[in-house]
Amino acid sequence: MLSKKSQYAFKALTYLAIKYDNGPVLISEISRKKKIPLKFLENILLELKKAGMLDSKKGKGGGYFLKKDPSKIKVADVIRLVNGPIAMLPCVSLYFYERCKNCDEKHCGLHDMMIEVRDASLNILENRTLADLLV
Amino acid sequence: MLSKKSQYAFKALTYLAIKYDNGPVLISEISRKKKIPLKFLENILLELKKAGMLDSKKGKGGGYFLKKDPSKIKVADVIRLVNGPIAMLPCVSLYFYERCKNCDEKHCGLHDMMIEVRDASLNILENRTLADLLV
DNA sequence: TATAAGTCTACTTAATTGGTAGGATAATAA
DNA sequence: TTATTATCCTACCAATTAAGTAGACTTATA
Repeated sequence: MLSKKSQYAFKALTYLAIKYDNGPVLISEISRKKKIPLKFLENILLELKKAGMLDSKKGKGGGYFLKKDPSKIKVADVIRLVNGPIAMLPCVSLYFYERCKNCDEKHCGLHDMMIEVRDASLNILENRTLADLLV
Repeated sequence: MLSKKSQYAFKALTYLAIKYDNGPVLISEISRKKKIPLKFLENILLELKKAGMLDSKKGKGGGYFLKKDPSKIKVADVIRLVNGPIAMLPCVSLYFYERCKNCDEKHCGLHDMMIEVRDASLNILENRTLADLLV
């Protein structure tokens, strides 16, 4: 399951996507409108900024804004950034791979099936962007 | 990601699937062969038994065994039992549903996408059994 | 009645989750 | 140049979950 942090991140990002080209948006505005605890949201946005997904401006007229067009920000990347691996096992993860101990990946039915599950999920998550989340 | 407990559960269950019709298998044998901490494995097997997936016999000649044919035990059920929800959000979970606060499911792009992801995963996990994991 | 097994309750320890506190820094405007 | 506005940063905290351990209890068999 996605953490609350991830859900907050998606709420904030879609809010920023709607406000794209409207200039910087205050953390406090996002917090208020999307009902996200202010200080927690600060941390999340800062993290998204450090990862290069957002940019910010300080002082009066400042705030946060998307660094790229919403249609260029993939859902899969947001999840990996805030939540971690998308795969159900480390041994089938593309970005967080770890081999399993006491288990030969070449002869593991679970491994093979989890690759299928991963690909089925990625087929969706890699091809959707923030823009697709704005219904 | 699946917990280690879930991974242990799958290892134990596939081991029992191979030994199906061979009579009860000792916890200690499973622990030794699959490199699972003995006391932890005890807890896991007991839980699987209480859920009706396994049965056991005490005393000499005792041990654990699958209650049903491996081809009748769905992977999705194992995951739900040991790991919890398969969906990425509570609001799209079939067996662990919780509605989201401050968010209208009827007008939520994330919600809609996560239903697609859930169904893509379930399409695999609901149609595979322990028997399919024995390569 | 001894032995071999699973059963049960409770504990421990470490990591993760979901926050909060408060000052530092930078940009803008008076 | 100073006050104000807003993000940045470090650190902390409580609750929960994950992962595993201890030890006594019960039941079945020989």
